[in-house]
Amino acid sequence: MPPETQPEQPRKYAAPRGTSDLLPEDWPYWRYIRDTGERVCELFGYRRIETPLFEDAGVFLRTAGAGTDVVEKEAYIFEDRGGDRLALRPEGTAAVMRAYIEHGMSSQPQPVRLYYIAPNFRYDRPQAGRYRQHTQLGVEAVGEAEPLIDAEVIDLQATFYRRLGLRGVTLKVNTIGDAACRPAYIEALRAYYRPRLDAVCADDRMRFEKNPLRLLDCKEERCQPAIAGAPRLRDYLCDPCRLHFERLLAYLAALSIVHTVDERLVRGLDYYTRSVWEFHPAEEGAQSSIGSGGRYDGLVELLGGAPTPGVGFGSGIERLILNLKRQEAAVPPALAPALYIAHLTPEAAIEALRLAGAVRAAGAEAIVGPEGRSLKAQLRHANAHRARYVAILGAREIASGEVTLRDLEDHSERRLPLMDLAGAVAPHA
RNA sequence: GUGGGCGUAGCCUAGCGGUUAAGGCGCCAGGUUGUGGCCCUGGAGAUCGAGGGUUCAAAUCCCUCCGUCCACCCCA
Repeated sequence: MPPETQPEQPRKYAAPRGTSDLLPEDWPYWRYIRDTGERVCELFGYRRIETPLFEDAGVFLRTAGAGTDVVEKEAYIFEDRGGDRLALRPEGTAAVMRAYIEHGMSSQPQPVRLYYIAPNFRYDRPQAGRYRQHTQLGVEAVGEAEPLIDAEVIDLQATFYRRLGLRGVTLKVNTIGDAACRPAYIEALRAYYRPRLDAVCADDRMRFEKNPLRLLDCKEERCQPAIAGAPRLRDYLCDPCRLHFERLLAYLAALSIVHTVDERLVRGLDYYTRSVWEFHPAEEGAQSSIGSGGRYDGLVELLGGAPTPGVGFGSGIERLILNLKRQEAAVPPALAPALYIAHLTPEAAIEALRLAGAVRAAGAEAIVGPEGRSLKAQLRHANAHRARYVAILGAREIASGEVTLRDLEDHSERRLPLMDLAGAVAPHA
């Protein structure tokens, strides 16, 4: 006998914390950004790739490295029913490199130019511009080590923002060295901070252990003196890194890409090497970066592939929308239907469905009024839908095989044969 | 993970201890018999985020939780 179940009160569900529904009102922004992004990427010869929303957790755990919040504290990791340990994608690059290796892309002409628009998941505390699910446009150029490609990727990103019409976007660039020179610098930085740990903030003491490069980025007033006297990475760069950066800056200058060198700029993910950069919007908030990138020459190797250089960026779509709205940027508006078909009798309703099909086949949007509403209600409805035309089907029209076509813009009205309707409202090619 | 602000119908807001929670937008209907956008009238729609407590009495005070926003942190 089944246990007596209590009548459950229906619970109201909401989207999970830090996630949101993309509603029709916001779609024009999304479509604009996606279309623009896709076009710019294709103009630069980049090809679309999409990887699964989840991966073997190792793809991210092995690559991002210890001490990075994105993976260590923020990854959604779970076991599936088969016992596999999986992770919702917290960032795009490692997943794309996994695909690069898996599909033998190293045998394609190098560099392999790839882009994607895909959601990422991070268990953060949400605030404006920071969500547990956010979408990034990502670009990766894999298999080329020279700085010309770094400049190309930055150029692509700058072009993307320019085409979106974002004003006041600024670019900061830096180099963080590589495996040859960065360890010595980290050591020097730690040696410098070790006797000063009592004078700096608690966060810095944590950074000292986990992510020493971030010490340079601390905003605490009391930590500024320490930062000012700290050893500089540029004094520790190996010759290849120094040269790479100098050449990158020269290319950027040649392209007239306005930028500033910010020696405090570092990356949260450990696999970055040499070039790093960030784009910031005109109006800075707490979540200021709208897109950031860098070189990751060691990443493919970390995933078991042959040593392969790479460079790329990710840009947050939600933050771009935030800034487009702040700037009240014009985006292409949502399409309004060309035709609304009002019907007044059961026979007319059937004819309305047929007519709608014919109109759509001719390439114009058509929506059919709901059943049982007055003509006045349907006209109001059509107006609310911002339809251009209303076709009226009542007993009179059915009897004569005609339709009344009303133009909601100039208020004119005429009768025409049913079969002429599609041609009258469809865009003329 | 830390600190702070805020949570009243789909949306915006009033009410801030005392009878049936008010208004605007939106939605639906009507303003005669087949005609929109403005206007007028009516209607539906709220366990006042959830749970607990204080009080004769709570949307109004207190606590906890949840959500949201802001700052830190981190990052797109």
